[in-house]
Amino acid sequence: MVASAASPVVTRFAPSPTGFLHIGGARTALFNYLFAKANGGKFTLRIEDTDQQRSTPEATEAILSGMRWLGLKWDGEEVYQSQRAERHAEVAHQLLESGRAYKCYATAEELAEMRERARAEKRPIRYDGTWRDRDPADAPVDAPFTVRIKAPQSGSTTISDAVQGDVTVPNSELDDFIILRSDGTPTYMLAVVVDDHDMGVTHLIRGDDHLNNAFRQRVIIEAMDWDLPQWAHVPLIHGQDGAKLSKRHGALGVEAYREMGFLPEALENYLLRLGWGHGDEEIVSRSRAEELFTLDGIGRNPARFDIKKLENLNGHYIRAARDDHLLTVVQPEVEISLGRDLSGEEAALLLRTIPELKPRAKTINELADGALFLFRTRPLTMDEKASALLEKDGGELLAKAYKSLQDAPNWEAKALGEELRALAASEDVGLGKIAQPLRAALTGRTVSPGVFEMLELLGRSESLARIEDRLPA
RNA sequence: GGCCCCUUCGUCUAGUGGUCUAGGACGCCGCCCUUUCACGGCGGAAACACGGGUUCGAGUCCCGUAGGGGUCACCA
Repeated sequence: MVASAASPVVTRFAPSPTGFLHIGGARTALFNYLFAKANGGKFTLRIEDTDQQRSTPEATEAILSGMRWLGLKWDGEEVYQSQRAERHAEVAHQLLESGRAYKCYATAEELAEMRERARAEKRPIRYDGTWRDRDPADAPVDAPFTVRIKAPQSGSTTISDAVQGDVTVPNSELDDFIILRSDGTPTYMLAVVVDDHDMGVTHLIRGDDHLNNAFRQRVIIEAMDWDLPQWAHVPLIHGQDGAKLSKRHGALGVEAYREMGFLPEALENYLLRLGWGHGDEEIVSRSRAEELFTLDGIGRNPARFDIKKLENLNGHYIRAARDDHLLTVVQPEVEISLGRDLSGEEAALLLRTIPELKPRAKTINELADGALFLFRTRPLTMDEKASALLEKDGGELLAKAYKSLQDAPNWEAKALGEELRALAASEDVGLGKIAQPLRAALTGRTVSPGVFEMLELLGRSESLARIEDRLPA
């Protein structure tokens, strides 16, 4: 029985804190968030920290801060799976009582042997069900046991998935898997089902590496006579080379993308379009996505991660961002490069320069880098191209430009532009012949915002001093 | 290997039997704008994996092949 359509939508994101919030997890979280919002439902968060060996508080914090950075606010308090072990065990015992599960006394060693044999004989590696129908009187006294669920032994099971469609698997593929370990702790399969049920989760959107788990989870759900959730298994994200996105392939934590200078809204838009589409719409804002998002917009094929497109989107969002907002993310970057804090005056200068920098940057880091010329101290170091340009033939014209700027009555971009254009005309050269050496002198580089604007931004004395530094002796 | 999923330009995708001589975006190339670089504008090259069916008609439905991916624990 699928939960009725009338019941309020509840989704969940359930990462295990064994590392950072990687790109695939972030997309899963986004989809769950969006689907909940699109349907006026709730988006919940559950930390699956039952693996004591691998789960760390640091990883949990990394995931939570990644979610916050992306602006994926979850409803209510996050649930920690490890704190619910008693409830999981309770369900296991309920299943034992109702006869839907049984005690298995096979030891880990025996099971390992069983697997070895199966492998050697090229049979499927599955539990043979030895203790399923064995007389409980045969049970060794006081021996540890695991609890196994009784899986159907014949026929087939179909789950209807909102993304994959109906998927059918022969029940011979399902064995009586363990739901409670011999130390009394629940396995993942049990914990997930119990938690999803108790949290009232109606729609389960997750990576399709969990597709096979759905069949096992269904066994438990039916044994408890609970409603089935609506499953939606989203294809995984692959690396540029088509291989599974692993740590070696750029499955970086979202904070790595922040460090690379990406804006969260750009990453979000990119992730959304990776595997989900709505016609030709490429630029999709959060609010637009909240009204548009549907499960059948999700594609069935895995997508490759393409950083070029992310960069393009990031450039778009940088251009669209408010200057004062940009300042808050750029200033720290500039300060790191400079190795010192910016004064209030300098920050104001940076803010005024941002409109010039924006169209030229694809990342915040590029933007910060482009702003550095503002705060360098004289004499500026010239990069290779800049010094080559000055040595070549820039010197003479630079001197003339210097002179004409010196006499400029009005230190303002437009007026200075006219001044320099007049000079170019009287010298019978293109404006570039004058602007390029000036650019080099002013910034130490051959690429920068407009020269006239920079003159105004830098101010008369600083501009003239920088030019003077480059005048032929 | 068993089981399951997938396959449209290099990449993300639109396309749900008939203007698909396959559309958009990123990237690439060219031109324009221009003081550089960007931004912006215009244009271009570029794809239905293959083979069989079904049908008057297949990118769209079915089967097979190939390729890719996932999964097979007292991990999650």
